[in-house]
Amino acid sequence: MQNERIKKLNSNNPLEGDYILYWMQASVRSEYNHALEFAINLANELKKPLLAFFAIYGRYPEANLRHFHFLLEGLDDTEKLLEKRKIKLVCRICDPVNEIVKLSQKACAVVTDRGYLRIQKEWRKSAAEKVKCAFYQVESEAVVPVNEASGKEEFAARTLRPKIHKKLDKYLITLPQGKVGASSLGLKISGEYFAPADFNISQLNNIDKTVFKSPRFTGGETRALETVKDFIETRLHNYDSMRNDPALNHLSHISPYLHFGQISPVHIALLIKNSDAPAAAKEKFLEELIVRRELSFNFCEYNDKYDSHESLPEWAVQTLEGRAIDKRPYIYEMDDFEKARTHDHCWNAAQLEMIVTGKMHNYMRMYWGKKIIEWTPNYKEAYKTAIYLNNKYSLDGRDPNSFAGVAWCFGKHDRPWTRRPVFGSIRYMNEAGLKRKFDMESYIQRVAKLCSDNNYELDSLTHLMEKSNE
DNA sequence: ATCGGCTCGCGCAA
DNA sequence: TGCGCGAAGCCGAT
Repeated sequence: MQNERIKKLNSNNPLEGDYILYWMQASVRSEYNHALEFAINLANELKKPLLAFFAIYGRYPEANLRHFHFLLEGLDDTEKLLEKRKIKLVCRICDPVNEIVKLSQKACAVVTDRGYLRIQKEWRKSAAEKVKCAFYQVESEAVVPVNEASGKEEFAARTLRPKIHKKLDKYLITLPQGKVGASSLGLKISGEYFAPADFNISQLNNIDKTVFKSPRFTGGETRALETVKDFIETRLHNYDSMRNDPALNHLSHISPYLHFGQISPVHIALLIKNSDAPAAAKEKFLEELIVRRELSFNFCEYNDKYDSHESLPEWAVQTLEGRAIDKRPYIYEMDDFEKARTHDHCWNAAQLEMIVTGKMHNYMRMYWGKKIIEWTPNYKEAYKTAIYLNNKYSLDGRDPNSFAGVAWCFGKHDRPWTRRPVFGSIRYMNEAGLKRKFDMESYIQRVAKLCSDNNYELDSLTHLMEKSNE
């Protein structure tokens, strides 16, 4: 494994103890998990068992019933797969840092994976300071380690792209599975820990339960790999020409699994590379999977304001501020947006697709965000609305990709275009463009069917149905 | 149907 | 210092 993935976050040495502790947080999987493999090697060197632990934190920002269902399905899957490798995975509802400190008292060393969001960085920093033994972070969510790709916030994809491409030979390689020496399955740990299968989601008292479990996506690394294989067999070959069409839904559908760390981007990229799809299709997908995704990691890593309008570049701020007094063609409140009650059937369909399935079509995400800017009194409020709704309903919300995606709608990583009201020189999109390029009636019908199949009813849905029956 | 211009700033070439 | 060019677009001219 490449040394650049590994970072020791404190200066302590490995101590005498009962086990190596793998604090699983960002990478909930048994395969292609660099942090897990590093931990296995360390455990074998010290001739100790490896204990894996996941903290179920009910107060995780904006996490709701939908997210916890997906997370727990993944944990259940991974626990069974780790068991085959003689590794015990236990969970507990708790504050992660306190619990890691407690579990580390009997550990030789702690190993964890890496995340780029504020809370993930704070947790690791705080835990590393408090534990007495060695604390390692291993970067397993990026193909090219983020600080290796670039040491600063990048301006756009074109500035990061060559830096990533130069390093792919080194980092886009297979990760062999280490053989576990000492089993941890019989390990007795004092305290109340449980296997994911024994967990009932109703034990999470204080979470938002108004967002129902996604009927479309089931979590877990097994499902993730099946999804990738299905994509390669049935949709990859013409991904480049069909991916943008909302009516076709010709997407990989892998982003929820990537967000929850249930599959590795390295694993996916290798499967894509080794497939026999046309080069153009592979290139488009790998560009999104690696360059665009890791641009969003770069964004969160180097811009602490990644979830706020304050992350925007100067030119975008100037142009948006300059249009503050422009009259908006429509004005909607949060509730109108949330319940998909706008005048625009395409927009409403996109919002409903996200509510009902937990994922919005990639192309519609851009249109959706652009229109929130256009129909909100000011861009700062629009920014909040877009982040709030996406984080609440999308399974791939609260992810660097989501934050970068919203920021893009406001000009981040993009370039200026013809000036116009409200938007200034931020790129504009309109309904005429959608209808010119795609069969939007077919998209609306697809979403209406999704809603009725899942017994999801709303005033705006009735309008959608009427519209699509015209 | 296709094409150029719009508009800004990064980064490479010179 | 100059210049090419960039995630997904729009619009008007041809």
